[in-house]
Amino acid sequence: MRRAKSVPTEQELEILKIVWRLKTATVREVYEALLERRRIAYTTVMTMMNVLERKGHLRKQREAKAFVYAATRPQRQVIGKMVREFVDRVFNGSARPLLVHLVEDRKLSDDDLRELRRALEEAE
Amino acid sequence: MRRAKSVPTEQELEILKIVWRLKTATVREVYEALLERRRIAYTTVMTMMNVLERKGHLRKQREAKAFVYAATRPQRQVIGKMVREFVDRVFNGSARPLLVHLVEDRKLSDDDLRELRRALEEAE
DNA sequence: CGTCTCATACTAATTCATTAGTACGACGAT
DNA sequence: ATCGTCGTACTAATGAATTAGTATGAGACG
Repeated sequence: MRRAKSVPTEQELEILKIVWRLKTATVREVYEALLERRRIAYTTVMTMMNVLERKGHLRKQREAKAFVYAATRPQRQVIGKMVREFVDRVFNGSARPLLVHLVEDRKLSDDDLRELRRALEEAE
Repeated sequence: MRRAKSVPTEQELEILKIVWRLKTATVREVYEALLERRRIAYTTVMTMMNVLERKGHLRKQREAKAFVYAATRPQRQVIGKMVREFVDRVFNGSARPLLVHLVEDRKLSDDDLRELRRALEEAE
């Protein structure tokens, strides 16, 4: 079989990011936000948000006319789990080779490097 | 629609890792390696390897009785692309928050931190 | 030669991800 | 009171990922 992903899929994450940013949001609000990036149907967004609710990522509450959705888990917890899953899947659980990739592939700006050094000193 | 993933899927990656490790491999060899981890049918492995060939990740060459497969792209190139895709999708292209996650969530051993400092000094 | 083994090609079934359409109820404006 | 708007629920279509079964052919070997 194929078990449903424990981490949000690409489209699910896109919606989650919007809800995290807005704190709470209706389907319409998410729909409007998504429209700025690409063409999508209102009902598609609603379907996705219902899926997210079924998966436990969102909860909804009737308010006035429409349901208002909110994230059930904080952003850093969900993203953290995604990072862990990625490290497990791609690097067999070892974060070091991921770091090597990040540092060597010039994906880090000077700012990033400074921030990293700061975090490193703090970690000691 | 749903375009085929540009980066290998979970099961595809598992097979790719085995081929990278063995340099070249037949379906049977990959099958045997996978069996050590989980139950899977020989034909399933063959299907996956044919998919990987169609997607350009593997190429096969008749040799004696069976086809011998080899990876078309080096491991670090493929993994690098996966890292980039992940950073784009989850962190909007910015590697820094990923680093913060890695450093703060204690996913890094002391060894990792030493290695990281070394790489940082080198990057200057 | 007939049978067994192993390999490939083709086909199929299932499930999930993604996108959207249809039916219908509530409500405000005309 | 009817019509248009907005919202939900339900249904559906498509395609990709995953898993495996069936048909079939080539070689090995008694």
